[in-house]
Amino acid sequence: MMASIKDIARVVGCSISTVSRVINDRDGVDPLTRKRVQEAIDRLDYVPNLTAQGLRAKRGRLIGVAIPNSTVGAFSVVVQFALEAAYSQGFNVVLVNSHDDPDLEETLIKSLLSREINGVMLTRVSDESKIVTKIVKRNIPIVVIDRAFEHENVSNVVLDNYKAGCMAAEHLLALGHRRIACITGPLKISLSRERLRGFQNTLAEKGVGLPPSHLHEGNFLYQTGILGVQTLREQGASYTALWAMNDLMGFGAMRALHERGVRVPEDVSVLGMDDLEIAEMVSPPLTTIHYPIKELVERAMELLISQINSSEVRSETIVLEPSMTIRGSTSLHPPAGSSAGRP
Amino acid sequence: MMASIKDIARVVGCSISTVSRVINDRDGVDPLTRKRVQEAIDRLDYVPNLTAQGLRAKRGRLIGVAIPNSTVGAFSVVVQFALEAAYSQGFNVVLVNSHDDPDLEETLIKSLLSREINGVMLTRVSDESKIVTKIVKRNIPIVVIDRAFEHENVSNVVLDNYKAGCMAAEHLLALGHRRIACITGPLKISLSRERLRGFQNTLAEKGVGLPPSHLHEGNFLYQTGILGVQTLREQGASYTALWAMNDLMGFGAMRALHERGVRVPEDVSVLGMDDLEIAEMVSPPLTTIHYPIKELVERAMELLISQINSSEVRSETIVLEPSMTIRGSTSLHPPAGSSAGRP
DNA sequence: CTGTTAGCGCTTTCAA
DNA sequence: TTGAAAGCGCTAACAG
Repeated sequence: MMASIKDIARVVGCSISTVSRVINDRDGVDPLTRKRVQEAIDRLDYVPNLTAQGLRAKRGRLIGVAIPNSTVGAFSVVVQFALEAAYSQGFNVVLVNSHDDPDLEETLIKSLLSREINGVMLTRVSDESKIVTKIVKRNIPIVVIDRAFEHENVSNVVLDNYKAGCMAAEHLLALGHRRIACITGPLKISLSRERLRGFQNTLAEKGVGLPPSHLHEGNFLYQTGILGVQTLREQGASYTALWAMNDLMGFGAMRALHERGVRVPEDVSVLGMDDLEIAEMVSPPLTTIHYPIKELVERAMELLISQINSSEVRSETIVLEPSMTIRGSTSLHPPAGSSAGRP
Repeated sequence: MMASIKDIARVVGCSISTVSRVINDRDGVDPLTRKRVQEAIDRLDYVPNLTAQGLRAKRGRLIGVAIPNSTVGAFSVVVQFALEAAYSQGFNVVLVNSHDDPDLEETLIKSLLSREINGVMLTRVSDESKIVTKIVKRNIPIVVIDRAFEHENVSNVVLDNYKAGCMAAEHLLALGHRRIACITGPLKISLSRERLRGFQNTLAEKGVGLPPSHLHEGNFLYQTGILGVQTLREQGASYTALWAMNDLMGFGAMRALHERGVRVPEDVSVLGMDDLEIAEMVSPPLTTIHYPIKELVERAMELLISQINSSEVRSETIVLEPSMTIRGSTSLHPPAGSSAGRP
């Protein structure tokens, strides 16, 4: 069986309060006593029971993290960074996976609440999420990442998606492209609309249009990248550059183009977004807009833990900037040895 | 504040024991009383505090999961499957990330032990891991996946790696290849040695050799795939087919070959292993040996939870079979319109 | 500087 | 069928 605070007290011949003081590094303990307690702790291999601490002192040092889907795409790394950031501050992470299903999300987060959770990091909550209110009512700090969530007691760490759209357009324009297409994310999600707005506005500034025939609404999955290229073709689009609003769709687009005999980037430049680890492993390596997920998660955890430590829930919003990662899937147009690519 | 069992008791006008009985679905409660308690529970939005339950009854319904690295490669999906399997049985998951560092692993798993963890799923523990003993001593069931761990109180769910090696060889031989190279995983890991053994033996049966010049020891990362192709070349290897012991190295190899102007699969067939989601997203899509991670994790969780429920720790070993997933990166040799590829 | 005491929210005998 | 009481391991006043 596992040694408890009592065992230490008994062995040392002191009270459990003294042991507790040593464990929690509080002063007001005779150095000698402290030393003897320490020794006993080491000898008996004692580890304080966080469950009991949590129950008593409301600080179980546990953070709940909810992610939509950890398999593929940008969010697979959230877990890793969250674990690290939390652990470095002495917190463990309980993870739930909501599959973008609001009902499941609710059930799962409830299961978190039944523990002495000190804080919650939410990814992509559905806008109408009722559960947030319940968490707030318990006075537990919440940080939402990736999607802004307006609430007086909820903090946000998000990307400047409008700017991402602008950067995508700037990159393509700078390379000389004028006939440009785009595979978007679901347009019911504000982040897709923001990206599109930035993209369109920047193109428009240079007098470049983005007609409906050059747009395809995808769902951020690989398959819609493939489908997108097909659809664009059926819509009669003619373009020398394509922006897919995430890397997965970018991969799909590259694949579809490849199969049609269209060369990337010689005939069509493909630009992605996210900068997944595998973006540099495909051929050609994907030029993409870097989504600073690591920083996003780290900032979110910082925010969360600072609120936990000061035991005051705030509403703070941090906006992070995207950046360009230029690789091999985009190039100048017309190309050096010009040969009018026309998918 | 959050409603407790006391609040329910007060509202209903009964004792907390009665409420407890209702919560835990025990009989010996008057139907009427039960109904009134239920109503109060619903009305006050009461959720039993698992922390307290765990403290008192030693069943916090929490499972600790340790993975080496959740970012990239086959193990990024472990998390997802583990969450699902655990949740379906009413358990939450606390996750730690050991980065293949035995010391960190130990610290992290200790942090798990300080909670009322009911079971532990370990991935790739270092063979000399001291921590396992400590967990066992606390009578907590352990399941190790991916790497066998011999211990009378530890269960294992592993892949038949020898067979994977055989299958790789069979596939390549069946396609007509005779000059074959291999980029292995670290050979200090038994799983790499097993795969290699199966591969070599099967080749040998057909009189095909695998000389040192046709071998490169990688570390399962993308970069060693690239490096592997370079090294093989420096070693003067001439081959028409290459097995990389995981997909990541396979991607690297394809990339390096591509940059050398060697066509895959026309000149060289490349075979991977793992069957990552992205294996079908690269060009050409990677033929690979499917590593049934989902099943692996599900079986592991089953084993774990059944041991938890029966509160007896056992040592059981489950061996899973690999299978082939044939895509576009391997083809017949000599090819239809033969043209002697020689990287 | 140290010990005593009263719980945190819950389950579990043991009586009634 | 129900309740009282003890206690899981720990912290936090409050005394000494």
